[in-house]
Amino acid sequence: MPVARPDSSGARIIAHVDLDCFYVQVEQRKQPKLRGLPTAVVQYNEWKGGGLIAVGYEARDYGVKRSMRGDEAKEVCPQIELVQVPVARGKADLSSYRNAGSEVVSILARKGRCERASIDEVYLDLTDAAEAMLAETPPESLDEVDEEALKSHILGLESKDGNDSKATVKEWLCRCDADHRDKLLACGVLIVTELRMQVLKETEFTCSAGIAHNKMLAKLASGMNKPAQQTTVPFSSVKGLLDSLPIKKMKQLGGKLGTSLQNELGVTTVGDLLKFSEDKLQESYGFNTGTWLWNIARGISGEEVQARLLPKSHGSGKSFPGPRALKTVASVQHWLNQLCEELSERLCSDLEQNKRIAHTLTLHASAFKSSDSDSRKKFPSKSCPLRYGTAKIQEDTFNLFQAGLREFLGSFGVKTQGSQYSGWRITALSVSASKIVPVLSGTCSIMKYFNGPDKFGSTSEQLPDNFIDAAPLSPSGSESYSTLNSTELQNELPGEQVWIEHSMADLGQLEMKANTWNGLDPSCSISKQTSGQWFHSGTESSSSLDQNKPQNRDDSRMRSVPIKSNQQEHKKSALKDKGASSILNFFKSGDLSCSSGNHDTEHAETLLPLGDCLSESNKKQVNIPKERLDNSTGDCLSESNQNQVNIPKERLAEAATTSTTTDRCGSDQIQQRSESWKLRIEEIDPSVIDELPKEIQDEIQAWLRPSKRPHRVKQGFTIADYFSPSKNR
DNA sequence: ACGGCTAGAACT
DNA sequence: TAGTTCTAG
Repeated sequence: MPVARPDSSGARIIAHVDLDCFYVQVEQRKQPKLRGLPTAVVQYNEWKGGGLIAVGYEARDYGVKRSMRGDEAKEVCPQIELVQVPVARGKADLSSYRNAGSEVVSILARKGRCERASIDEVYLDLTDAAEAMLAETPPESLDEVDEEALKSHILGLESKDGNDSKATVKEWLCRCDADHRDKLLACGVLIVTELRMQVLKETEFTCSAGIAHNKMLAKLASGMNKPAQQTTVPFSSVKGLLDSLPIKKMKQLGGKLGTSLQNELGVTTVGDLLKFSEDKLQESYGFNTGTWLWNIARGISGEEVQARLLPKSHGSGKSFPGPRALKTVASVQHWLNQLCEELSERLCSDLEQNKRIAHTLTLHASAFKSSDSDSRKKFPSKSCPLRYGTAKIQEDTFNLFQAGLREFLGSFGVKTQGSQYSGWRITALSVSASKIVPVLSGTCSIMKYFNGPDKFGSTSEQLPDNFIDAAPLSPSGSESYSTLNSTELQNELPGEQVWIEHSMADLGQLEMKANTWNGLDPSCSISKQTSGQWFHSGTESSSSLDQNKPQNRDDSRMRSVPIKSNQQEHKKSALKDKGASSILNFFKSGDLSCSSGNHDTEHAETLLPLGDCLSESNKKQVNIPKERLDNSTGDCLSESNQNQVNIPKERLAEAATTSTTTDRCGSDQIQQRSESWKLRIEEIDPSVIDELPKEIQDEIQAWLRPSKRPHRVKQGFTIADYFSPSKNR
């Protein structure tokens, strides 16, 4: 039975857990012979031995630092073992680290609310567990305390320097005259000890941890004693800690803001901030930041541990420094395709494993123009609704790039939206997917309205005119892509040759081979089938988001958001949202009959959002070599691919004729398209949503407002808030 | 003209 | 919303 939290106290117990030189540990687990040896993980070995991205502690003893090149590391430590980051599609592939991180998260999440802060860091809210322990088996009642727990560091306790700190620690942990906060903290220390031991046992990874009354302090503490140690910050030590803490050590103050505090206000330690009134800080840095600064100076941070085990976005990027900058559209397209492949694969996994769908696709690039050298303009980021399917993501991304390039060149007054000869250079590309929302438990019902072929459907072969035209490779392609016909490069069968022809200069042949498959995209058609499979089974078993309760919590929060007043607005945004487009279709068809509780499989089959790939492979009768399937499926294809979902032929035909998707990335719609949209908009009666069953309404809202969440309001202002979660949630 | 890659959040 | 900027590891 959950222990009620005494109102008087309200103290929270928060832990920050940080894997020690994580990538190195992952590699050492892979290759146990590396254990104990000075080791570093390096990427891109060609240039000066590659860049270090993680350095083991043995190597640190030799003075090896992150952000040395491999060669430098060898100089300082000749015997260092340099392990290369896995490479896939010509770029670093961090998936093994991500997966290893997930292993750890799943263990840490057992004892309380868990927030995955990064690939190797986690926050835990252990308040309830600590309260429970204090009520049932308080430390003071223990005869023996685990050895490991006795190695903990208690900030402010190290008075008897060095001398059998274990005895001191035990005494502190078991003090019966401690105040409630310290007793809770002691429980937290024991719990975290257990968790860390469990992590070690199950994953072979060591980690360090900080235990305190809020996130900020826990984070500070976790870094104080590494590796494989833990530190706690009793209330009584907070002031001493902050008073002398260099301002730049504080999270969020390591950058420009911290520098500004030093330079403008003469602040060198966090304690120095106490000299300034809240008004003054607000005046200098704005209302929110000012208050935040005022609070952290006092160790106040009401920030809650968010229940989130999964990342909020996925991205894949690569830089092309200096001489390797990309100069041709073709080479850009090649790399974008690689990045999109990786992204798509990860999206597939996420969909399968976590039942989540991303809604927004964003392209970032860095560029310069050689002509007016260094008058460096920003290459604009572009985003659009995300459609599943590797080929679609590739197309959309490429179109985003072209829109960005045109804008970029325009900013220089370049008229000829030229391809390779306007002197631009691309120095970095990245593609990311965001607004990832769970497919809700009841979503099987809404999925019925996704006539797959409509929404995701319409392969690019069928409806190429839907796209901003590329016209990229033709040197004469001046004057915008808006109207010209569409040669979708990678979908033209000989497209590859075209591509090769233009990119020989830039790329090695090996790299090009990879592109051959793009048009066919076998991996995704497979994963689609599995995904479809999931939806299918979801229909029957009406959901168990096993993965994690946290997600469910979020869901319920999201679903409970009152939406009435904004409904009109939602409709509009719906029109821009790919998810919504199929909903519209549903409305259009007026097929309300199966709105709820209709669990027949036939319906389920028709709605795979991934129908496109199915249809694609269906239609083209692609024969995929077995090996290809095997290696491409890996993580996407899990339990059951034998029960493939077969879309009836009629559906496919329907798909081909249904007007397509979404308002794409802004610009240059083909006339016809926008007309067809207008039509649809007018056809929709906004009140229709109101007539749907409640559950469906909720689901629709979740689709329409994927990112909406009650957001960070203000933090605590009073000392009372020191320990308590912010009142605003 | 180098650190590369990834992620989250605030703000406009 | 879309896009930018900052931050961190």
